[in-house]
Amino acid sequence: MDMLEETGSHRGAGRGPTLEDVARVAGVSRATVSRVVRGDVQVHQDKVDAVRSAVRTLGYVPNNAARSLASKQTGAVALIVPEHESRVFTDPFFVSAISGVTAGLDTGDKQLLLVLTTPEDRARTRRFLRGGHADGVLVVSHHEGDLTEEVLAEATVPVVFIGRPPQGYPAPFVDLDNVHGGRLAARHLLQRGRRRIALICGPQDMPAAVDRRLGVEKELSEAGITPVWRSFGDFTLASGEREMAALLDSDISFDALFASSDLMALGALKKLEVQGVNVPDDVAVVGFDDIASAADATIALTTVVNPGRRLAELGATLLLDLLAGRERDQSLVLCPELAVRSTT
Amino acid sequence: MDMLEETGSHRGAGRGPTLEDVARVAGVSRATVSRVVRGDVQVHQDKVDAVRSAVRTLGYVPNNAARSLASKQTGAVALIVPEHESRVFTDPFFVSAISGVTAGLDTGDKQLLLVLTTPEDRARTRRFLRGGHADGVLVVSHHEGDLTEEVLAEATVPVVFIGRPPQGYPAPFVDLDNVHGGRLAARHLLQRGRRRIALICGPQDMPAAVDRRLGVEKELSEAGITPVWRSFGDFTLASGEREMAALLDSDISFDALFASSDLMALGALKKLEVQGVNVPDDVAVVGFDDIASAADATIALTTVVNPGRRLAELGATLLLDLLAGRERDQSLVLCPELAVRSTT
DNA sequence: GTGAAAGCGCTAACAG
DNA sequence: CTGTTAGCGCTTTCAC
Repeated sequence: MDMLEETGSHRGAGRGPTLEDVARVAGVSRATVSRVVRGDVQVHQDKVDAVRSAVRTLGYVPNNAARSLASKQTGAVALIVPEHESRVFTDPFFVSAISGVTAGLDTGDKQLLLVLTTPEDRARTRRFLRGGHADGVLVVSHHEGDLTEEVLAEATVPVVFIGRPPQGYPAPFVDLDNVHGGRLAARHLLQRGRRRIALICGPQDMPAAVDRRLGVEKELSEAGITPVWRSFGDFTLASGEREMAALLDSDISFDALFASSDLMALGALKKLEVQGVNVPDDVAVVGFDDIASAADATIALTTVVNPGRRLAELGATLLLDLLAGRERDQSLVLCPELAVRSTT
Repeated sequence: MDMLEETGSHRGAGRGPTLEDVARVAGVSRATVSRVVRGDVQVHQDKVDAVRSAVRTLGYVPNNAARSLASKQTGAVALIVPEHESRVFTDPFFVSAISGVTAGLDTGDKQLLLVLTTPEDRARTRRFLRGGHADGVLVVSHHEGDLTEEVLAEATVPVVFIGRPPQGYPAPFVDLDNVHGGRLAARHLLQRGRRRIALICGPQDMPAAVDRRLGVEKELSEAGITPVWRSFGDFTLASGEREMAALLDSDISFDALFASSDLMALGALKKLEVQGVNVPDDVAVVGFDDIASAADATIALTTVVNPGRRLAELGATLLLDLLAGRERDQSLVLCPELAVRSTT
């Protein structure tokens, strides 16, 4: 706890005129001022004007704490990201997600609270969920065990997942059909005549990574094919590079690679280039996500399009609807498409 | 999938046991519970234990709103970034800044509020400053006019700038000596025997960009040299590419480039490569910031090191000290160094 | 429509 | 050291 000794002119939040002051100046009751300020309709125009004018001359600003204490609402929704900040700001997916949420929130008048917690720091997340800091919560990039069922059960506000939570979690979500995405990638590789296919998968404690792998493997096995290699990265560029190095070292012969994220695909591509492997002639590469640099002319990565921004926006809308008590379909799943470019 | 029906079970923040409940169960007064919860030292161990146990069995969590209403403190500090989100998450400098602030805040127990406002949206920023949402404010990437003197004067909490604010603003700040940084870059280029030097500067409504330009120009002019070209980007990769294209188009002969940010340097480098210009033989390039990819082996950009993370951390510490009423030197300015790599 | 009154849950003097 | 006593500023029934 910080011992805050009030520094002269800076007296924390407790500044300025209060509702009471406005009421006095406007010659009405506090209740009326409150109604006007919040936009309650049931007020005579005269009084509305009086209040508005008083608010202006006094420079009145509502006190948030008082407001939420009385109303039991915070006016904010939180985006919880159980991920190290180095990754959050490094992976374009999060950028899309944050920007999508921002967009989705535009509708309502909720403030966005960005909560970065490391996957390890579950206590903090848990405390947050129970602390009543927000009226609703969005969770993105969920790892197995980050938010267990019991933690969720404790939550005092609605929680919406961006990206499906692990098995049977009692929470609504928006997601991409990652299994189908995996299938699309595999099918494309097969159509290109590739048969010796290597897989660099994502972290298997994340549903999206599992689903992508499952999709690819199913599609391949239905064609009677088994991947010649399978390893696991953590969705980062570095891990893609590392796993490709390992694959190259292994001397296993392969003519195609499916990487579970564009970043890993890019890392792998980098390694391949250094080794003088020709893409797509020697090795075809398919990524997943369609981050901005994937479309870059000098890269032109074939990839499964993950509309992260859209997804996040839908998630935010879902949450807002839930908060407003609006009826609507709960979870929803988008169908991915393949962007064919020059690495295949 | 459970139908998270209505708002019924989710009554916002106002759930659960209160201080009062804990007091009753523990058999003490509310004040005592409050003391224990906040870690006030003046309490008998017996009671402390009783309270702790009651807290646990009840699952008590303090109500934030009530707490800040009573204490006039929010327990949060805000990082205001008057920048479009697309840039925030795209420019490594912000990543460093955010991560630095996070680190600096670790000391106190303040929550970080990330406030992204577009430079245009000053009303929002202003409202925020007056709304008492945070106990203190950090501002990074300030543009001329974002926070005018009068807006600042209205602020009800201490404000610390990361990066010096424009002329004579009445606020403490932490900054890098950008003028000196500019000088270092110019001096280095001169030492390398370059004389036909081109400049791609940053946005001149940002003090850092102005200072860098001033530093370079001063150093050059003291050597009796005038830049052969001078244009302005917005610190982004795209703008570096664009300005280099313009320079190349102009047919002006140059043997060196100083770019006011690494991102712009990288953009320029890209363009130079496409045009088959040899770096550093034909053209030497110096950037500014030392972002991670600058040190990358395939790039190895010579650049002025901008310890953004450190700076932000110091800024956060400064703010914390201010809030705690701790005496300390106000603003501080770090001295930059040059990282010589292979583009010069 | 509008005002009066009763808290929301907590902190912070102030006695004791 | 601990309990009592006042509010913090606002929303929200509930009568009028």
